[in-house]
Amino acid sequence: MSTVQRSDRESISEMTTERLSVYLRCLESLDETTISSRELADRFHLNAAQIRKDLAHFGEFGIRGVGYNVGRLKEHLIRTLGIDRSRHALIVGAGNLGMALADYKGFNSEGFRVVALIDTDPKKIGQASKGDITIEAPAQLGEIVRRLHVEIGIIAVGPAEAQAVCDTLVEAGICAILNFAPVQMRLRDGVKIKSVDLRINLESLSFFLKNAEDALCDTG
Amino acid sequence: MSTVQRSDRESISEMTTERLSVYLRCLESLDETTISSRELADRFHLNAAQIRKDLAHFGEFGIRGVGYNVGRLKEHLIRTLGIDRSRHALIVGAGNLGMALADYKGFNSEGFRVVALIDTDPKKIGQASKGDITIEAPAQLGEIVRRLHVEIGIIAVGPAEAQAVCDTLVEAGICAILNFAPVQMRLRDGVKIKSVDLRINLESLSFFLKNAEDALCDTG
DNA sequence: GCATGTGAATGGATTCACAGCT
DNA sequence: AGCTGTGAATCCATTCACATGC
Repeated sequence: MSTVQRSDRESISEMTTERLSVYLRCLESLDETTISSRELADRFHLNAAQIRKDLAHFGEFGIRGVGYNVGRLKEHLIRTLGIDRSRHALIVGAGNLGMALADYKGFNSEGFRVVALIDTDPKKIGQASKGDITIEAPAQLGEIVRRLHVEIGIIAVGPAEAQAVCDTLVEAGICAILNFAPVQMRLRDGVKIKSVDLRINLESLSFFLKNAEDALCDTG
Repeated sequence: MSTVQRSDRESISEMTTERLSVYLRCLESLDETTISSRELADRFHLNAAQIRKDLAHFGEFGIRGVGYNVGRLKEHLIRTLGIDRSRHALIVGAGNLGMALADYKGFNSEGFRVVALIDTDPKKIGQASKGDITIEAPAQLGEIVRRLHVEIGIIAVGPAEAQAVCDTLVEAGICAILNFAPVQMRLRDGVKIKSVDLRINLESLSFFLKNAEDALCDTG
């Protein structure tokens, strides 16, 4: 076989994985049939050597002296990332954020689909999002996961409930979780949690602003 | 002076900065007046040596043989992160995501406040979010930034418009940007961009799921 | 005695630079 | 000639381990 998964799967780092996703996106916006690592890097503010190294983890996909075949590489990345088939997600927490995510286009394309919304609030249960996903009670969670083949759990509840929701999701057999609650999650092996922490991001920006101010004061 | 900013400000890495934010959050949920790096690490799944090293960048804040004074350390982190005063943010894009963010509690506490919403859609202009922030036209952007002292720009538009919005924000004098659009932003120096990329996060989870499946097949 | 602060050691990730192929 | 794939070199981050101070 030519496209062997050569290195141990475990050895691919998170950083590399995330860049594969970036590369795929970049390739999708290209018209040409072939591109070199250098040109890809130049156009999208990436690093050519890193592109080559990242891709080389999974086999030899380029042609020396020429570059990469765009279509073939896209196909390959799609398979590698496991998005060659649709994956179902469920959102817990039908507040502002949960509802927005349920209807967010990025979530409902490219092989991902939000198939259910869960909330504890009895007033919300039975209502539906704009995209017509009905809000269900937490008691339904396990059954929904099984019936609709949910693979990804999205936590969009407040910090107080987040850990409990996480535990419930894992209990129900979910082992890939996207967490929006600003908490330090307890991690379990066999379960992957990616956290999107707006507070950390904002505070990081604030730190940058503060240092810019201070630098200005010092020199001024 | 005792609490000198000892190392060059530029030398603090992004990773360290983000952890400062985590430490602050952890400290906020504590009752005791004193805590050791070890105990902080144990409780919140962190690393004790790393906590000490991160904190040591900014001076000597602990007491040997005792640990850190929680209140004092919180104060210090708040000042270091520059959130000892309120910072104003403006959101561009009043779609599902933008509106949800405008009303998101995490954005409107702890020293951050969304003070304006911008959208190109004439039908939306003049309307207000639940939290009562009026949607304004893009033409107003520069004036709003100046009048309301906006320091942070939040990009919640689609991928096609994101780079243009980013350029406009920088033009208006914003140098801290939180980007939600799934694009590779062109970066300029003096401007800090943090991107929250849901697609990358989802694809990363998918990659994990796919490998878990494959591993199962191999051994099964 | 106990926990900080910190050099030294380790471990990863990025970048360089070139051999090898088209 | 040109570009990939990759060992070697470099850079950065984390962890160890202990001297220092309470």
